[in-house]
Amino acid sequence: MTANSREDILAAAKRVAQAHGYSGLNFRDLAEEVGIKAASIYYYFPSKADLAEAVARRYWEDTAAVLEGLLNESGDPIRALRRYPEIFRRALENDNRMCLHSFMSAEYDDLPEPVKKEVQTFADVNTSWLSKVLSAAKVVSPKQSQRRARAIFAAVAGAQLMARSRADIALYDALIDSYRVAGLLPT
Amino acid sequence: MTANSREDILAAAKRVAQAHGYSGLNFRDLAEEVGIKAASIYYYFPSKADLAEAVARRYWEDTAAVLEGLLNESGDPIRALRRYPEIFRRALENDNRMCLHSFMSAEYDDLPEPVKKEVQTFADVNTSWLSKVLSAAKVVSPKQSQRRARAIFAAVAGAQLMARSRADIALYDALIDSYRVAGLLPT
DNA sequence: ACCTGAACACCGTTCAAGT
DNA sequence: ACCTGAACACCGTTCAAGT
Repeated sequence: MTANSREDILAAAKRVAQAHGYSGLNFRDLAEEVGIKAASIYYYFPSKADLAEAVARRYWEDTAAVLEGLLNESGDPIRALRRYPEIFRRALENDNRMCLHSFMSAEYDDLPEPVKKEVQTFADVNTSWLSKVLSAAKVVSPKQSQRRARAIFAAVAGAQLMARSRADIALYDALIDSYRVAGLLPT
Repeated sequence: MTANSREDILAAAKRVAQAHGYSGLNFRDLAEEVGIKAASIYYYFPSKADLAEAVARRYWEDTAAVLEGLLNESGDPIRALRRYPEIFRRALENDNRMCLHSFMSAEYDDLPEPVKKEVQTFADVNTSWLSKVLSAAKVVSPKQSQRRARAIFAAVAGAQLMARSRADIALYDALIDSYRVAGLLPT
């Protein structure tokens, strides 16, 4: 057991933020979970804004790694594309949590500027990957891949949000399936 | 100018909740906007949960009226369907606000039970209307209309959320257009 | 380097009192 | 009927100070 407060704080903050958002992130509860005092968090992160920025950056970095892994292990782009919704499903499986990007998009007005920036990067990472894979799989023309990538990202996030509002993973699966039937996602 | 504190509170709370969510709703700021003191709000609403419940109920009631109006003035179902995304666009036009349902779906874990119930009714109102109109317009078979209705609702909400995260209405329009190109929405 | 006590600011809520 | 000042209990945030 290697104690590492900074990493522990980051991991706990990520979990909290995916369930309660930026506004629901609080240092006392966070500290208790990590086993230190609330004030100690300020040793690692000068402010709540800095913590949230670090969490949001780590979040897209982790997602970028997952996406690359998905593409590699799937072998071909179309199979990777089919499995993309699994990533958002996993958050719901994790006690009905949701994508940090989605939660923080709702909280846009109350987000410090640096946090907004990292949140946008998460969207960029996702849409760039989708665009690349859509193009490689020849699902749409290279010219259309960026637009379709954004549509898929937005729609999948919306499905996750709606499923969360009923704590119903089966609804998420049904929505993704409907996207496939309608032609938004490849079958 | 008919003074009506209860209605003023409800209207102000709706605006605040569409920008900052349930957690961002606070009685002191709300009271200031209405021109009364925080304690006075308790004369009309016994608790924050009661206020939020009333706001969420009023929200779906208003939306139900807008949807009926849209169907009536459009003349035929397919035209009404094409104009459905305008409703979510209007929130963005209103200082980058968003659908109360979407925001509160993100806040699911922190919502009092009666508020959750009203939030779900908003989704029901939307998907029922969409289902009815999709079926009438023969866009999909009656058997598929409920599933497609949910998919459209989730996707449009997702588009609004993503556009809000960049304060970019043009992105919203592009996403809706992509949904049409992909076949999720009728052209 | 790492952590904390204690103060500060704020929020939902209550209630006795005012008009 | 409608509104308010003042207070309460609580909690997130901050910083000067400890080891």
